Amino acid sequence: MKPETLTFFDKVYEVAKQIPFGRVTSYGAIAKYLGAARSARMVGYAMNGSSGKDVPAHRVVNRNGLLTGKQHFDGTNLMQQLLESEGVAVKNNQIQNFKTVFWDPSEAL
DNA sequence: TATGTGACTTACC
DNA sequence: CGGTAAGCCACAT
Repeated sequence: MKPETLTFFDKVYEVAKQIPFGRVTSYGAIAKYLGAARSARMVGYAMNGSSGKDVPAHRVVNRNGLLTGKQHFDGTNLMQQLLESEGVAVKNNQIQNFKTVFWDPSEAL
């Protein structure tokens, strides 16, 4: 693992790991914090490779608080259940009170 | 080596 | 106010 291999991709993991319990954030927020506001897709793609890591991918959703990535989890409702387990209300793939549980890395970090 | 794809977001008709 | 296009960049084929 050479330092040159560290990319935007890896930085996403570092930020995602710092998401507090019971909070969520958006792909764009992470991307923006990393200085690549237009690379939100990469954040999502990074989550795709978060399997086996300590990255709480279920705490990362799209800008609308919609669980767009739930289909990448094993079950169909696994992502939602994980969030509800942390006290985050989710209904129909949509996080309730999203604005309330939203965690902005730009403010926290 | 080249082409296609994607867990998004913003900007423009 | 809505749909479409473009941009981002790493990874898979």
